[in-house]
Amino acid sequence: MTRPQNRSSGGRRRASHSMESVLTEAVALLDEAGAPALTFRALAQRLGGGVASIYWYVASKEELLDRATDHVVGAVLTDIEALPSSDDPIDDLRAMAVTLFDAIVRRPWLGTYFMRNTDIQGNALRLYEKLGRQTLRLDLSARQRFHAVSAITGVVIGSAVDLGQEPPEEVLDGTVTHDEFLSRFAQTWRELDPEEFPFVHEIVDEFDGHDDVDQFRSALDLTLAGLRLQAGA
Amino acid sequence: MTRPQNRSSGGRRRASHSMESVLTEAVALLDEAGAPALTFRALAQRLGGGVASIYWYVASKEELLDRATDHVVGAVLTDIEALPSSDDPIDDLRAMAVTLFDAIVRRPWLGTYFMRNTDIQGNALRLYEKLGRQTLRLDLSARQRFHAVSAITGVVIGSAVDLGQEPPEEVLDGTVTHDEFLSRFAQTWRELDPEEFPFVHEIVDEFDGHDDVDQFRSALDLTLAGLRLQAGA
DNA sequence: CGATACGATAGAACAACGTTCGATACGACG
DNA sequence: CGTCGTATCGAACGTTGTTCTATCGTATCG
Repeated sequence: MTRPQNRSSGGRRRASHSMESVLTEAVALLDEAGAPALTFRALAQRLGGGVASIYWYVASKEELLDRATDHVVGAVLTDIEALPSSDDPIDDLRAMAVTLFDAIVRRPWLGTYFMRNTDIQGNALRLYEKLGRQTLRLDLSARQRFHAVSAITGVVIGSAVDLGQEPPEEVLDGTVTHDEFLSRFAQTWRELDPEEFPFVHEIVDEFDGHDDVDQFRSALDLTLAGLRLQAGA
Repeated sequence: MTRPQNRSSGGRRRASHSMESVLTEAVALLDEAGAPALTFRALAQRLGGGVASIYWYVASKEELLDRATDHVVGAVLTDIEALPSSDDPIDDLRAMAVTLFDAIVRRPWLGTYFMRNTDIQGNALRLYEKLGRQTLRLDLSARQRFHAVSAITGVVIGSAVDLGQEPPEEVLDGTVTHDEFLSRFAQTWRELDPEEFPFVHEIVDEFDGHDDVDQFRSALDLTLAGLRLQAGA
């Protein structure tokens, strides 16, 4: 019932894994073709072993997802810890949040699974702590600090779930680029009744070809501006 | 290939559905036991018909989810349209967002599926328009308006995905209440090293027994404060 | 009024998935 | 050499979304 550790080499016929290799290959599958590509059978084939072997390392798919997520969150955490510290905690918060969001942009599947089951995902908790420590530098109550970090992670996740959605296959096939798909979408909006949808018409040009990172940064800046106001700085 | 309509009554042996009844029962299943409870077989049994019959109304489970979601978003939209209008567009935005979030609190599964596939989900688009129209009353650029509405929906969704997660069965069984589960969670946090996790210790009492609606309102208020600042009002 | 076309239903089968079971190999230790 | 716990694997199970094919009911028409 104890946990396994690396072995230098495996036999000829039987495969020999390790927690590390399982997680690495799981992440590779997620990176290559998104969440639906991560199946126990695909993972077993990649590891050159049997399906049931994976169950010695994880008890369920949920745990596999949690561990894989925490695995890459660990790397994000390293990036965040390498960030230079400024004299403005809110600027530091912004830099951390942007770093986190960038990682999700590179790995869209992260958005869906990030920050579930904080008991297993130890790195998510460390990340939470890392964000929160900046709020300790601000003149806020404990409750305000708690809500501030919740708000920031909320903005990140809220912007990230948009990215997490599987593209509707015609863009995954490569027959249509992501921008073209957005433009088509914008076109259907343009054909709406301008009387009934004045706002949609007002912003359709902004939507067409918009950048997800810009969108996120704007949302984040609104929250951080509110926070700065609250901190009286 | 045309779409069906209600029929006054069905035969004795063969069941007779309607788009309305399919969506209503689908929502009922989602309400009663969450997303995993909505299966084609469970839905067919509830409708007193065969599994394949549902496919005459929807082409896939994804479309079923989209239509079911849009079905209830329609009701939310009605609530939002019934909201009194004030002379402060930001207050109106807040009221709308809170109304939307309340609906998600009552139906946690909404958080996960809300605002995907806006082409099918017509009511989501109308909701988007409804929010955006308030920004037309503010002194902002088109891009700022676009980002403002994205930020607000982002805050709603970011706070909502927390609720959308299936409770870990011991609370679903009723053996443990939601608050007890949170308190256990808080307890593990209290046992962390205070040197390594000063922030977690600072806010653990706020986390313990916290209210999701409070948390959301605080996040929303930060965003709206930032928006008010941006609008120079 | 019988034939026909189409709207609508349904059972059975299929492929894929997560998961479990039982058997079996490997290495360390007595 | 035998034994025990670690680690692996093929095969099977149950459930899921989906498709295939056949059928029923009803309105329409010659």
